[in-house]
Amino acid sequence: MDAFERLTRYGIKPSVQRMAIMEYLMTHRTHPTADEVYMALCGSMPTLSKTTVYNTLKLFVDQQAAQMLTIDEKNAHFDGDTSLHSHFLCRRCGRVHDLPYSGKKREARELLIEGHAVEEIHHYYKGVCKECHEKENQN
Amino acid sequence: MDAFERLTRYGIKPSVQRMAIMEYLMTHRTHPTADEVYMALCGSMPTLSKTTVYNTLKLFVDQQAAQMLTIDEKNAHFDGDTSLHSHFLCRRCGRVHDLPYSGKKREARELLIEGHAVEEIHHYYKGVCKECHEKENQN
DNA sequence: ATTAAAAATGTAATGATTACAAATTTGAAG
DNA sequence: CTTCAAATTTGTAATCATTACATTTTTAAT
Repeated sequence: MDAFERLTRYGIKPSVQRMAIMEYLMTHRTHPTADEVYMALCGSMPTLSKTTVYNTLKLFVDQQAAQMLTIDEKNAHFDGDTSLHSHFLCRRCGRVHDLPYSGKKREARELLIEGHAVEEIHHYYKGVCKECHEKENQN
Repeated sequence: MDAFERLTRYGIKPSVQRMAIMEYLMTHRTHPTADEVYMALCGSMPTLSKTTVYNTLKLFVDQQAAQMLTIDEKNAHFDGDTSLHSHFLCRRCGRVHDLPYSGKKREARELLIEGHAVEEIHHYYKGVCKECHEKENQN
């Protein structure tokens, strides 16, 4: 599925900017920040505005075509993969890695937990990632 | 256990401000923001500085006497309860509620998940809380 | 009482995000 | 092909949580 199809499928009218941003999210599974998306695209789209990136990412999240991760207190990260999975934030390199969802599968389908209507599930883990750990212990 | 004992137990030298902030966290299980802590205390401690609140909360987190929740993209929330439990953020009222931890108990003791060294586990749920839901459907 | 270290304070800076108004683009209707 | 209104994009200025930093105050040992 390409970016165009993805947008229309989520009820988002495609535009050059929206296509580029969705395309970036689909091909870069790095959980970029809004700024990173902007920096990556402004070279090939010189007129792109940072406001547009923020607006567009917000639109994607509202339409559930992407999710916003609040794992990092510094800034929001965005994930084009909306399937149920977990995330790991490395304190050293700052990258966010995917992890399989390890909660009860039952819970993921529940609408109510202790009477509260659950609309989003975020499982975050923080520490030192494999790569950084190996790098530190190799000398 | 009182605030004084709690601080010393976590290797934090007690001071009037630290005691007051820890005392507040221990008696208010509302997951307050730094600003809420400041607002609650500045009445009885007129000289209290907001910087001190930020510094102190950061100290508590560093010493693991409290945890910082990144569940809300607007601002950080703080929890004096460092036991393993989950959190629910209500989109309507903005409050953060406690939920029991529902992940695998095994996972909570693991140091490594897929090779990454896990130091913190955060399970966040977002939606509409019981109280807000009832309020909306009662008319 | 002295004094150096630790802690607290106030102000100014930082930086991500948002508000807003102006400019541009789009797409339908004539 | 025009026209025009709505939707989208853009740039600038504001907002606001958090942090940096220099100064003042407190602490605790000598």
